Amino acid sequence: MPALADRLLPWFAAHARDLPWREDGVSGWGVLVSEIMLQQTPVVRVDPIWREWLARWPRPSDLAAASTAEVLRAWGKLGYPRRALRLQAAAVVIAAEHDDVVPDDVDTLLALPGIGAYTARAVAAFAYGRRCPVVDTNVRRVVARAVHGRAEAGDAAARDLPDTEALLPDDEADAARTSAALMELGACVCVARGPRCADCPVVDLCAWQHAGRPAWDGPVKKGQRWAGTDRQVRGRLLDVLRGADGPAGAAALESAWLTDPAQRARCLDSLLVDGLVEQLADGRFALPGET
DNA sequence: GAGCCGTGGGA
DNA sequence: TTCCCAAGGCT
Repeated sequence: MPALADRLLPWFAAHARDLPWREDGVSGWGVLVSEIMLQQTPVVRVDPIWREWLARWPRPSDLAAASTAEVLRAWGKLGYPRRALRLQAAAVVIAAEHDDVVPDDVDTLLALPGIGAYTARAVAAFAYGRRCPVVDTNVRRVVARAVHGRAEAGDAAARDLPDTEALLPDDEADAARTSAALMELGACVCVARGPRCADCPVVDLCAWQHAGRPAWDGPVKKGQRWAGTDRQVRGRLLDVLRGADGPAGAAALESAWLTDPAQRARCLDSLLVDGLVEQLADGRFALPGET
């Protein structure tokens, strides 16, 4: 539907946020780092960390040469620190097999660790101007409302990709900008709670508006618990090691989670398995590669 | 494919 | 306070 893109492109040109990874001259590497950091993580928290990373590791080979401990400390409290490990692993492959240049085609990107269906297409579109549908939670919500007249997107479905592809204009550069505009609309206007329809550039084309903004009648998404979960305990343990000058003894780690010693031990073991922590010969624990 | 994997801000 | 959720990926 070119009609939607015809509205979105001028709106995006006028209202797009000034994000550092959107500036002219940002490399494919810069875009890839931003996309990994932005997975399940708000823009405001990514912004300063992204700047630090690109200044410190301007090429994939620079990150590839860093120690895991450095990488995890630089990741800070962005969350989901396994993303940092996978990003470094991707950098190793890019440096060794792709001449230190982030690939520009979806299939090659998909083969890299930590890069899935969303990120591969986001990099192809935003870094290289490719015409490929970029489907994230924002785009799925926009399509659910504007195209299908539903309040929420529900579970990901096989038709998400063709549904989104149908919205892209033929011109490659315009299509890439449309993908960015769809995401921006979902992030800033067509938001999950309290959509600002009065500010929407496609409100008169929106199927959800035409249907009278019906409430969501699909399955209710089950919320993930947090308090007392292994995720919380892992986060506490890693936070201790990030904040320590060097290796930490058992006592320091025990203090991170006193509620349930068995759970603490299990979580520490899982961190070792994941490669987020290593144990030294003397029994102490540290971020991997810490000297 | 359902569940797991961090963190913090806003309603 | 509690709950929701924010540019997902992996198993």
